[in-house]
Amino acid sequence: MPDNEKSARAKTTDLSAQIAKSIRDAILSGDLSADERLPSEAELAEQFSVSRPTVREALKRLAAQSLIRTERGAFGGAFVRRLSYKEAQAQNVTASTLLLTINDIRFDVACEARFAMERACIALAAQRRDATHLAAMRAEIDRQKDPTLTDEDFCASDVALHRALVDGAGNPVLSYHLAGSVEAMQPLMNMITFSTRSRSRIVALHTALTDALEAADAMAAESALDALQSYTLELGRDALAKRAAAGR
Amino acid sequence: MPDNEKSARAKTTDLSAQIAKSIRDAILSGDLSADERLPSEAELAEQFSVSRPTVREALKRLAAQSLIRTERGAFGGAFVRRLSYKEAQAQNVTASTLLLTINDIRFDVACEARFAMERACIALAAQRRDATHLAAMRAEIDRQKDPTLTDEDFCASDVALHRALVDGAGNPVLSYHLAGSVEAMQPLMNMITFSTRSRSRIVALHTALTDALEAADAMAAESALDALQSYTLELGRDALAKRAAAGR
DNA sequence: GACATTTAAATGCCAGACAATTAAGTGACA
DNA sequence: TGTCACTTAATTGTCTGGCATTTAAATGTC
Repeated sequence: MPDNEKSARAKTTDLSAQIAKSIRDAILSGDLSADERLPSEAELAEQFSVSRPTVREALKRLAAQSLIRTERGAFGGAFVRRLSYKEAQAQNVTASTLLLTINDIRFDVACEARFAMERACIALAAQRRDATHLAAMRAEIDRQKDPTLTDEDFCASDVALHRALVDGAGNPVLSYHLAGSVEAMQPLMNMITFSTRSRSRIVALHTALTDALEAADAMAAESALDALQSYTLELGRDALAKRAAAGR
Repeated sequence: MPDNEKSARAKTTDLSAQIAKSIRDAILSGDLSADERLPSEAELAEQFSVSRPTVREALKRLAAQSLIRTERGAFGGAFVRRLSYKEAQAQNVTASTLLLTINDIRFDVACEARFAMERACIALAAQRRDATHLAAMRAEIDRQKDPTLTDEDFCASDVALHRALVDGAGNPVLSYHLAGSVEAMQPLMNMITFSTRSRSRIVALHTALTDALEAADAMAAESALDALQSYTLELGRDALAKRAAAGR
């Protein structure tokens, strides 16, 4: 009697997966709202006619998706989690990174996607960026001038600059989506070794970009971004060629 | 002795979370590669000095993130999962939708983000779209002309058209990122009731957009998109006003 | 009234067992 | 020799029952 509408060929999914889905749907549909407490594990076990370990597996699944949080002690339990932008961005970043690394995406494809999306917010950033964003960008540029910086740190600073740019658009949804795109590039960028010459070239382009934003000159900012894209692609090609020459 | 480097105030995370993290890191770092089999639950339990239920909770966490899949039977077990674009997109969509609904984002903010990102791939789509994409877009336009379509179906068709546009850019990474942005708008769009007049207006704009892409005219496509954005915003404002007038 | 103590309700974790599933091995029979 | 049924072993899925730990509230004590 428990399996009513799965007559077709439901592949007999795990009970814990079914229960997780059931609760997830309740959250998504709004039947359970943020910070609301779920029944205790024992109660859920009874409701779904399964054992407590099975319920626990289901709850862990939901916890892994940041849909719930659990607290111990009396009056503890599982609570529907209010997903913050920050956490959502972090998750987006890991998911995007995973996709890019596990499917070994070509550098130029990822690069094209990233710059295309960044171009999407340049006009808005030119209008709306405030002193904080500009200062953050300039601070990163200063860091990038430090010749003792490792390539990895240089890369990280590059990412930070671009994230400041994205935030300058003043649209949190846009920031959320772009964070994944920008950060996920970092592992790929880390293939590149930055010479002194290429670093100063990048710093110059970053400066031009920041100046353009400060001047609210969207056109200039866009061409700086274009130049940055072609140069990044060039560096990527070189790195790839060097790798190939070195015998994989 | 088990808590060495968590001296600070590690909030004593769950064992299952720690184990999940440990395995996740191994996957992310490439120590475990796609389709590789993890040790059995019993072996993992021994390795980590925990019980099997605890290991299982950890594995369910990973399964919830699509990092592993499990098979039953002899020579079954947990396998590192090769994340496909399709699945990744689906996850991205649910995550984005959740973020937008749970934090009740303002319509105009989400709308701005979506159109900004879509504008990012218009130039590429104008260059690279092939007959398939154009046909898909025209098919959706035809559907949208059907007056018996419910508002929800009209909305779904709108989303389908835009996804075809995005795919026309021929960059899977871009498609991945934009899928979340475009689809997550659907619940918000469903607030809107489409009059006959607004439907025909939208169809006209969609047609102009598709024509421009077919003619590889990026400029024209961009202005069609701009017009679509302002009209969508207008409809959103109306819907919101009507709601407010109806007493919430 | 403030502080210490107890208590109850949860989650966290474990041990051991049995059921279900699946691929590989084994053997009988044509 | 080849094929089909059967057995076997490994592994995940699930259950039962229990103990440890944590936490807030209730209770008691000074």
